[in-house]
Amino acid sequence: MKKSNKTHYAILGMLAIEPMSGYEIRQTMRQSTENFWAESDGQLYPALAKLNKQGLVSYKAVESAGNREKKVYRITTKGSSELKKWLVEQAEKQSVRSEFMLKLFFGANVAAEINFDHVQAHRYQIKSMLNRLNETKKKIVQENQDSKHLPYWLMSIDYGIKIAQGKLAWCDSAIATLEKMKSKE
Amino acid sequence: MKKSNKTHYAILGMLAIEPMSGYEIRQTMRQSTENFWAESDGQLYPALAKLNKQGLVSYKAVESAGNREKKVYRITTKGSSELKKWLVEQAEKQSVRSEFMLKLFFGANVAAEINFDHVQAHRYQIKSMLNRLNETKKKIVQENQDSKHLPYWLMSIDYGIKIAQGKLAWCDSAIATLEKMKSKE
DNA sequence: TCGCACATGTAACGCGTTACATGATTAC
DNA sequence: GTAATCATGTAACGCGTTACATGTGCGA
Repeated sequence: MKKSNKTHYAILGMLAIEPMSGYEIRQTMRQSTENFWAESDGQLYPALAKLNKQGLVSYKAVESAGNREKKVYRITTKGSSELKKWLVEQAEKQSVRSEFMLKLFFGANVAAEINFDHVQAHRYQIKSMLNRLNETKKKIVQENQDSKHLPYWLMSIDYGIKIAQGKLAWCDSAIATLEKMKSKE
Repeated sequence: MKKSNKTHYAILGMLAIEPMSGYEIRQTMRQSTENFWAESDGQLYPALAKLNKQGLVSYKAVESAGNREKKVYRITTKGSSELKKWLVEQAEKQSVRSEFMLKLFFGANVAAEINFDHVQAHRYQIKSMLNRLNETKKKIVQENQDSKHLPYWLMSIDYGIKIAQGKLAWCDSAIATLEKMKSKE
């Protein structure tokens, strides 16, 4: 397993929570890690097959709704130790790309109003993300009272909340600045 | 030009500031957009050649240190209108990936101390980034007093600062939480 | 003399998304 | 009847990084 490919670790981590099918892994990710980690079908299924071949996960085919086949994967001892090995290593920082910021950086090429509108739209997106995060937080506290995962899941949600709050504060001051620039044009 | 490929717009935006060579574009990016936008050699030079073929930029070969050839690119009228067309469109939000967060989400699989160390290392990184941003801010205020770009450049730096501050605040509370968990293990 | 800064470019590889293929059941 | 959900998987394509190739001049 190549160290650079984090998809495999994301999957192992999910299966360390509980055995799941590929489909369920994606559902779970959408409700939990979505804000800092997402995988697409085209990554997930081949990765599961590869992990199986390497003996890091195993599966049992079960029948599902409409006698469709469903493969419930389970992490193996070998997979678990591989996961832990990765968890103790320092994370590489990866570069982030924000098209929104890039446009603002070049903002002087167009009217202030254009940029004003962009920031307002951005603020709206952040705001709804913040609402979603607060909802999720309530839910996971209720549903995972005695789980060993709870403190870590809370921390990762709080991370998103703190960043969103910082962004919101920035939006407000940027909107004020652009408002003034607009009236001077 | 395909809309999905933002590299081309990043280059056009840079050349709208002033004519530059490929090498200078990278230098400039490293000092300015690095935190939200970076390009590598393997992207930059082919993109410049393509933009030239499409008539969005033009260049003049000049001699440089050690009679090495240097191509100074300039944005054309056509390129400028293409840039503006992109600037008025709403930015697509792109998914972010944070290996650090992914590890923390799965943190329950290892000792609290491991996660504690990760957060501390993370805090250190954020802190030094924040220092760098504050330095840069001072510098660009001094060097671009009368530039039409200044307000936008300030806004994009402040964005980075606000996020970094949010992250720092999170680090402090996470460190406190993990400290308690450590002592209970 | 060794390595760094300047300077442009190509090739190889892997990552990641999107669309496609298949198909049953359930809800509107 | 039409769309969504469950469910797995493949193929094609483009994005992005890394390493390589080439070469000069300058400073430690």
